[in-house]
Amino acid sequence: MDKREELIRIATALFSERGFENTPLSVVCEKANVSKGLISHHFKSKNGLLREIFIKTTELIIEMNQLDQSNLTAHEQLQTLLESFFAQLESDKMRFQFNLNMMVQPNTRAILSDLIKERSDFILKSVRNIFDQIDPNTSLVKSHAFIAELDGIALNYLAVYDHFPLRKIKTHIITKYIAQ
Amino acid sequence: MDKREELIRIATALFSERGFENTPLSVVCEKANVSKGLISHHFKSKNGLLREIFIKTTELIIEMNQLDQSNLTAHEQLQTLLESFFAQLESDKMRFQFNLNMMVQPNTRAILSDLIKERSDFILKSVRNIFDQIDPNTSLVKSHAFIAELDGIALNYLAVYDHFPLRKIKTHIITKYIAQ
Amino acid sequence: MDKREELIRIATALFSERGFENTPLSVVCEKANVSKGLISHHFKSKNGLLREIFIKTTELIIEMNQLDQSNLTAHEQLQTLLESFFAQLESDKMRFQFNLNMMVQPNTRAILSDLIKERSDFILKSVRNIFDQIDPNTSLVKSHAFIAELDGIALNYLAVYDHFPLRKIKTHIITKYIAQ
Amino acid sequence: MDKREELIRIATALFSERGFENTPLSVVCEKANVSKGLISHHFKSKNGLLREIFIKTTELIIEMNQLDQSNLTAHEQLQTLLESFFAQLESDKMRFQFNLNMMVQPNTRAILSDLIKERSDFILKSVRNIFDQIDPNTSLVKSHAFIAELDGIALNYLAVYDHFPLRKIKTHIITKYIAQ
DNA sequence: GATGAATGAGTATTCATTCAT
DNA sequence: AATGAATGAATACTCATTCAT
Repeated sequence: MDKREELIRIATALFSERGFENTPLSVVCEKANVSKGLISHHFKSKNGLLREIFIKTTELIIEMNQLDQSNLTAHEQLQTLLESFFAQLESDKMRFQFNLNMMVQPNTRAILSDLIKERSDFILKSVRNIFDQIDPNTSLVKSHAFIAELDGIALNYLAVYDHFPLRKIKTHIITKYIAQ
Repeated sequence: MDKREELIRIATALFSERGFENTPLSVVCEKANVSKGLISHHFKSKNGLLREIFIKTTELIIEMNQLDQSNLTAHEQLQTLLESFFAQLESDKMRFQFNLNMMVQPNTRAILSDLIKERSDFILKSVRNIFDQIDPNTSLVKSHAFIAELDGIALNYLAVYDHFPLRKIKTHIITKYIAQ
Repeated sequence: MDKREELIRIATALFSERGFENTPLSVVCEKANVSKGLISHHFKSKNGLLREIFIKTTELIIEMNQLDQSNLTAHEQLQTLLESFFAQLESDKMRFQFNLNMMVQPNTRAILSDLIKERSDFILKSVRNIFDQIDPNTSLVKSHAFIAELDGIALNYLAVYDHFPLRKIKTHIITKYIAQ
Repeated sequence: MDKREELIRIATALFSERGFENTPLSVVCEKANVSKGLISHHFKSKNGLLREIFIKTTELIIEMNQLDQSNLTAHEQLQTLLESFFAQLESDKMRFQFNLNMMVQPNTRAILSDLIKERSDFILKSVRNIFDQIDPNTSLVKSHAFIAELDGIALNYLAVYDHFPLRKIKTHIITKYIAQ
């Protein structure tokens, strides 16, 4: 059993549920059944642990986007992307919650600022690759609007409305972008 | 000089910039030039101060939405709403930052849960009033999509991209909804 | 009962006996019957407490040197100074121990560097005032030699030899300087 | 490359510069490019390492004092001793700093108490051997005064005055003892 | 001889809150 | 209404030491 991986796994869950600042390392250690010193040993500090988690999540995101889709049309790629987004949003709420927390909270945003920039640049580039195939002149704005729309959906689903109609929104959005 | 109002003003700014948990009351007091005891006296606790601020902000939002627009068409109302949203987003970043923080952070969301529900229900109702005039059958989903889109824009503008093309997005969005 | 003064009194004793780094604030607070938070409140930090103590000690030293001795000859002034030094060395070992600790230990020396400079400059100036009356050409070296000699005696008495013959040394030194 | 010797060398330097308590073994290991376990293996504990260093230094001191000087007069021996002291004080500040630290700091003094006694007794005996040749009746006091004077000079040179006039003090002291 | 993961006690510091004045 | 001394629980972090390999 790798305690380092275990710590990352448990800390991710706790930081998502409770927020970074509201999660003492003592709780992380308790849940992971390790001593406090081990976090120092592996991650240097609480901030170090946070950065490690964020990096791992970015790697996951990049990995998922590296499927070869060169045989699909732009609209098919958009559809694939949307299906994947909504599927994950439902199945891995925790990670979306984590990402929202970290980017919105001033403190964590500062700790992660370079990593956030890296990741969001990658995402923009990926989405823009698709919109470029439709119309290079409008791709920047459309990419930003697209990303913002999905982020807003995640935000409202996870943090605002108890009865957010996610499935209907999914249909609505997909229809909109396919028919485009 | 009303120290109570002064405290609310300063605390709002600080909670926005630094986050709630990362803003000790000592800093609030220092900036407001008052003693620690005074916060207890006026707001009972730090949570009490936070709720007070959130309530004030909700009142502001409600006030702004109570302009009589019965003489406008639905699409004109949408346009007015969007213009107002983008104008405020640029001129009062702080308050948007504050709202995002409070809703995303698990801890503050818990403290404010009833107030968040109240406010977001009000917003949904207001927007839905407009979309009902276009098509009652789709108004719920469209309202949610509309709100999510704006929230996502605020999120990306304030917390993700340094060079978010806000003005172009504004044009893009308004065009989209007006032409609808 | 002034808890602030009490804290300074007790911390001085403990830092002398155990050294600064080897004296946890928990022990200071326990002995003083106050909470840990009170040290933060009054002195900001452990370093702040240390500086406060050092400053108070410097004030004591300066006070003692401000007796008017203009009616005494230089050699009489030296004798007075030596008598006073040996008397205090015996009666207030603690404070000498404290001063030695703080100046020799790299860590505390760094924390107090400005204050140490201030104090040692004052002492040099005071001693040199006397030696100037004997011979201005040699006063700098003689003052330094004089101060070093006394510091060395304190060091050997307090930190090296269990059976240091302090009284005989006193007679020896006084004879030497008077006969000069 | 003998890692044991390397560790002693590096630890001596670090304990001198930073003080014993303020030098974590982690720093020693890092500088020496060895693992933490190795210190335990070689020296059992941090205190063990300290004692080892102190013992080595004492051996150095004893060695230097065992030159045969039976053909010199007492005053010549004193002069030799003083020349050697001042030369070393300038060339090996670090070791003097180390010795001062260890003897003044209550914690290290306790750890080394037997070794300190041994060494200082040896030094007293050595110096007294010389003063005995001048006058056995006063040799004890004069030896103590002599040692204290040199310690005081080291203390003031290393830990008090930035611009301590070491060379002039040297001339002053040597003149004093030779002319005696 | 040598490594490095793991421990756990220890420590300074932070901070919301209370309360006498 | 307003102050500020005082509390005490909470928290991140340090660090010597142990031990399996």
